[in-house]
Amino acid sequence: MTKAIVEPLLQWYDEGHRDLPWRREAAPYRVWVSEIMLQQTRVEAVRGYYERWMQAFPDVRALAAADEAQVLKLWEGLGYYSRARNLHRAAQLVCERYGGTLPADYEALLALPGVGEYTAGAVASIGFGLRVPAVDGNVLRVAARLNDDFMPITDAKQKKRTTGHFSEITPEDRPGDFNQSLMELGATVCLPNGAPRCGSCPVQHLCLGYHHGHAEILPVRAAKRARRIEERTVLLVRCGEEVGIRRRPKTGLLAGLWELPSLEGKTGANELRARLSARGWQVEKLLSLRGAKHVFTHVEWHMSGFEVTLAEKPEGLTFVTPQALRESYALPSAFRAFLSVLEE
DNA sequence: AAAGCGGGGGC
DNA sequence: GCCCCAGCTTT
Repeated sequence: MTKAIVEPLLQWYDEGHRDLPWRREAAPYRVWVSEIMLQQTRVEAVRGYYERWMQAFPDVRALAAADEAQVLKLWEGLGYYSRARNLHRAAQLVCERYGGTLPADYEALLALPGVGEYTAGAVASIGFGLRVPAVDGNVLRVAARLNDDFMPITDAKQKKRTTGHFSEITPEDRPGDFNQSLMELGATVCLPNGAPRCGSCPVQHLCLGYHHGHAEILPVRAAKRARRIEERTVLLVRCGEEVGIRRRPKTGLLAGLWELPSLEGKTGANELRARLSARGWQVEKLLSLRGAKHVFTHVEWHMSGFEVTLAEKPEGLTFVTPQALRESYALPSAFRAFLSVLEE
């Protein structure tokens, strides 16, 4: 990695970059929140969530004092929900350990839950002006092309190497802007999927991958794992004006969020009626709903659905009005398709 | 080192 | 359909 890329990238960044809410004012808390939200998540998906979050929790203390239910509700639909729990827990730790102010120290930031090497580097450099690299997926891709490097960027070892290279050339005076210029380049010019815009690149003249005609085929990634398929029968349980929901287990997929109750496997109307009766549920009405598919990273849910109207509320379900469900309970996107019935 | 962990937008 | 995103944690 050559230090010659620093000045062209900084100049290119100064000439114009995306106007992002968290760039308006680089307070460490704002940088931190944005970086957690941006983990494995596109900028456009984050914008709205970020604005709502800052309205609700303008500083570390406000976040630390919040209920977890409110935190998860504000995160609803953004995915990777452990990020929200860790952010909440970390805010409380920051209040206990540092009096409510984030520490201006890479190692101390790294020790917070949910903060890994990338996020610690981003907050340290952008929020505090410390001279540390911040190597994310964009930067790994940019580096692979600059160096004409065919080592898989998905390897932990490769990320270590790249981080080491950048730690040597990160400028003392503008580390945050330099790190952001690399990510900006990856997000707007050095694009993935064989679609780099080398003609618009400020460091094309320094790019070995471009020079060798490899920009389109780099970077190399490890093969993805296969996804398993789970069949489920989802129930929209209604009793009077209310809907029956339940809390998911504290660990695993969608941990601690609310869900519509469901049964393993695809179940026909007759079998479902029998199984619900065996539970002691008094089914007044059973309507088949349009099925839905939801794709997670490592599993697909293939869901069939039934609207089940009951005469009385059974044990084990929490009954809430549709309005309360919308306003106060964090329900993952996977179940959204089955709620359209409630809008009548 | 590998697997678990969401959701969506672009092609 | 497939790709992959301003990754982290646990096993």
